[in-house]
Amino acid sequence: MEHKLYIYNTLDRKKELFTPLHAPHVGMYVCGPTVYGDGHLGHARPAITFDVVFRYLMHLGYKVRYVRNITDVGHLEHDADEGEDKIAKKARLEKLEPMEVVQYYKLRYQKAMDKLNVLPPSIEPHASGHIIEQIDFVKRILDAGYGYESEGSVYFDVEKYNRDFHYGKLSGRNVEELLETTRNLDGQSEKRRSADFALWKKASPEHIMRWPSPWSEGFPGWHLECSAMGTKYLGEEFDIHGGGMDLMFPHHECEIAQSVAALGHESVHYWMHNNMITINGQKMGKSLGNFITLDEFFTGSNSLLEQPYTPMTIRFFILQAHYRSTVDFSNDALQAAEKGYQRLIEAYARLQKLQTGKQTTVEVAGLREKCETAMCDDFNTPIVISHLFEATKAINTIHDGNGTITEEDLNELKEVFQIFVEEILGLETTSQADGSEAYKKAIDMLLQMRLEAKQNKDWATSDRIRNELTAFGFSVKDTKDGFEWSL
RNA sequence: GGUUCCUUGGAUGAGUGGUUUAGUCAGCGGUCUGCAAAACCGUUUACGGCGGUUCGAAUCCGCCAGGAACCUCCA
Repeated sequence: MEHKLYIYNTLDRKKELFTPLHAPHVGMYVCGPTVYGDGHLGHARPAITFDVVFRYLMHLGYKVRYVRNITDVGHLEHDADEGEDKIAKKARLEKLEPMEVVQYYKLRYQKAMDKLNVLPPSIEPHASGHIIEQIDFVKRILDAGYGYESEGSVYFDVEKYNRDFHYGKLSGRNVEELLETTRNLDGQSEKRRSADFALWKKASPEHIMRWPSPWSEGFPGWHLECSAMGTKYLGEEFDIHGGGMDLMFPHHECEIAQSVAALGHESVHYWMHNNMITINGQKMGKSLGNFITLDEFFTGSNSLLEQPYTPMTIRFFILQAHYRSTVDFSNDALQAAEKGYQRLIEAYARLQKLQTGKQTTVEVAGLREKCETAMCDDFNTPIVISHLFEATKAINTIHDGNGTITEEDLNELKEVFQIFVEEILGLETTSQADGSEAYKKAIDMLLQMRLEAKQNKDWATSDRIRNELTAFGFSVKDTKDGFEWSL
């Protein structure tokens, strides 16, 4: 690879040179949603972040297998001991088969992702479709001596594991203290210590989702699915594992422990975590109930929203911040993103129609390299966008007739925009307003008539055409010797 | 209480041991234009507080203040 990619690895909190295990193949696993409710803005963050990672790795020439799971079982409502499975609870409340709930929300999630122009992953496995692999994983952990059975359930022995390895290495947690403080709390529990976590849970009589296993009829623990499915599709060792920062502990910490216990070594080389989206300075999430669903953004149907926002505005808004920074939601910020995105997209359209000249009088050299460098620096999309805006200025200058560009430079500029705006950032450049050719020609004809009226200084006719088109929702802009329009 | 991290101009949001600026939005002034819109040019010169290291720090270190995430499910 020509460009050296650096990725911030949560394991050592540093940017590291990315070296794939089996180039040109790259394996990437990202924690997907639990499908028991509609996706909200917070869910768009990892989806878009890792979509760009996926796209950029492919741009660099890697053959990427991208696995993003669907959690449809084993995610408990309260804690690992008691609570009710989230999917089962929703099913009970809505009087549905659990898999009906899963199907419904999964399709809605996928539809929202499609609108956000998030590419489908290579594999989107369901936890419920991998019970056998999960049972097998539990067996391996038991065989290695890091689990114990208790009343039909199986738990991971954190204390024992921590004697041989380091539980807490990812999140920096001090397990000795954690174990100390919790030692005498549980006399009643099936677990030896509260720090232990469930690998397999025996189903209570009313529990609907259950599978046979050597220990009991029951269901797998939440952390297990990612270990089992990651191993199945990406191998015992793979390159990248991503997810939200809120999953770092305990979820990812437990995944590491499970892999080391079962396989004898760690699986993941680069841990990547996207930061949270906040609202009024606090995390937007299910628990606080302060979330706005993606559909609400698209339709504007939420009292916190002053207007609807298009999927591309949301995508641009998220990409304008670095993935490891928090982003605070506000109408002002989204409106600013909307305008900025429009500006970029208009420049993209103008770029396609630019005339060439004998020399290049604007600064366009080095744009490709600058964008590559920014992406290679831990996927710095805000910097890429700022470079694209500099090029936007150049495009507008030429468009206004205050500069020229050679054919060679123009072709380069077009290619760089195509690659970075469309392929890598995944921003759509054609508006949905694009209709049939006949429709476009009709609008062009009207505006041609307006142009003639203008030339005859017939301002009344000219303004009437513009005003009526504006009333239908069109935007008409005069240029040096013609016009532009959009819906 | 523990762990991890953050604090930048009117808003948002990058970046960095030193010369020239992030970028976007908003504002102001100007150019262009029949008008409007768009565009372009100029402009407001910021890095929580206090110390330290250094020839030099907003950037490194320490302390303080404020905030966040995680420690229970959460992207």
